[in-house]
Amino acid sequence: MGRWQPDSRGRLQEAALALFSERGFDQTTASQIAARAGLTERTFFRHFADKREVLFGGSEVLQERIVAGVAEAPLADGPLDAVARGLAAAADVLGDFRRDLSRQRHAVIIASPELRERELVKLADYAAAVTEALHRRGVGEPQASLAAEAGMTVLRVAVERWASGADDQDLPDGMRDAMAGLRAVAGGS
Amino acid sequence: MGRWQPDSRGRLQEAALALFSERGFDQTTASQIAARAGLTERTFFRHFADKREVLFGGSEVLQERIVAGVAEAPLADGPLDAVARGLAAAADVLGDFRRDLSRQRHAVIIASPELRERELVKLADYAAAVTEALHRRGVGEPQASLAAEAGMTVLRVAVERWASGADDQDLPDGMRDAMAGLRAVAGGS
DNA sequence: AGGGTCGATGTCAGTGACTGTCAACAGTAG
DNA sequence: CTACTGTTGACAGTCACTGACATCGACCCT
Repeated sequence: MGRWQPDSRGRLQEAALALFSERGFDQTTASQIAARAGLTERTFFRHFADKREVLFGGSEVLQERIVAGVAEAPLADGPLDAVARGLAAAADVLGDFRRDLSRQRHAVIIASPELRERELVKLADYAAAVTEALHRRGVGEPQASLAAEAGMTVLRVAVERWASGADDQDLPDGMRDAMAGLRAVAGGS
Repeated sequence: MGRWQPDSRGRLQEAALALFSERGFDQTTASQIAARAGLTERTFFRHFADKREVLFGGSEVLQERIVAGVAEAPLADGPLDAVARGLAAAADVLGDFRRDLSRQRHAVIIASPELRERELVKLADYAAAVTEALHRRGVGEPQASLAAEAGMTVLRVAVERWASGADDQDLPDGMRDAMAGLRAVAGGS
């Protein structure tokens, strides 16, 4: 066994989620999170660029999966169809995660403007990555940006409903429904 | 004349834009902005909730105009048509603003991740307000959210192109084009 | 075994964003 | 003249975040 307890990063994430749930985001200091994980504040900031990032650990993985889903879509698919494949991949990843933790995390984010702000950044990052993936499929502008952004809207709406438990549909189904809703509202006019 | 120079808020906004352009956002301290405006740091934070907000002065007005545009749309209009009316109103407001200042402000925002983050929040706020306006028109969920978010995507894409000078179309025309692009990409499949 | 490098952490000092509190003082109403 | 109000300054304090350096087990090479 090493000199320190293993998985500092994971311990920090756990500690942060617990403390944010108990006292709220701004009533929790980085130092408190670190202490609860048996570490120091300085180490916290070595693992996470800022206090908010500790809640967005898996986002790179999710982004890669979405992009991969888009890239693997049949070339016959239109832009929005390809995006739908990426969303299906995202639904798979998120659905694997423990739903109670997702819900807790979602509740914490909803409760804090700063965390909601950061979540918007993540979605925008996904959108940018998807836009690029569409470009590689030969989709031009502004179609690529619009399809990607619309897709992230679908993702957001579906995850929102799923995590807040508004309906008990599972995530892939909710995602499909939301996508159909977009097509209906945008196409019908 | 009062005890102090008039329009502290406006002076702070001017000073901030100038300093951000010269040195960049994070190389500029709130104290420096205040000093350039002939005020103190404490007064800066009385006028703006945080350092970023100084660049987003007119956003409430813009939001009101967008919402008004949506609300005033004929009842026969579909959700996305109503949103398009809101966007037209937004284009009018933004088009009135001095284009050089818009461009300068846009460049500053693009250059700073923190400011881009805040801009996303503003767009999300607009989207939420538009969603509510659509609800008042009897549009249900998730159509309202999707139409509103898609509309804000259109706004973003169009303003991006306009402010960065990618084409020399004026803003209302660019907005219409982007909206047409969305309809094409979403409806066609 | 001995020595050297490496990686993750601790320690400490510092900057800057932001807040709470109180004082100062022109303008305004009575 | 007095009391009240609104805007600002002054000052102290907390906390997010950073840079520099020390520590020390793990691992590698000989």
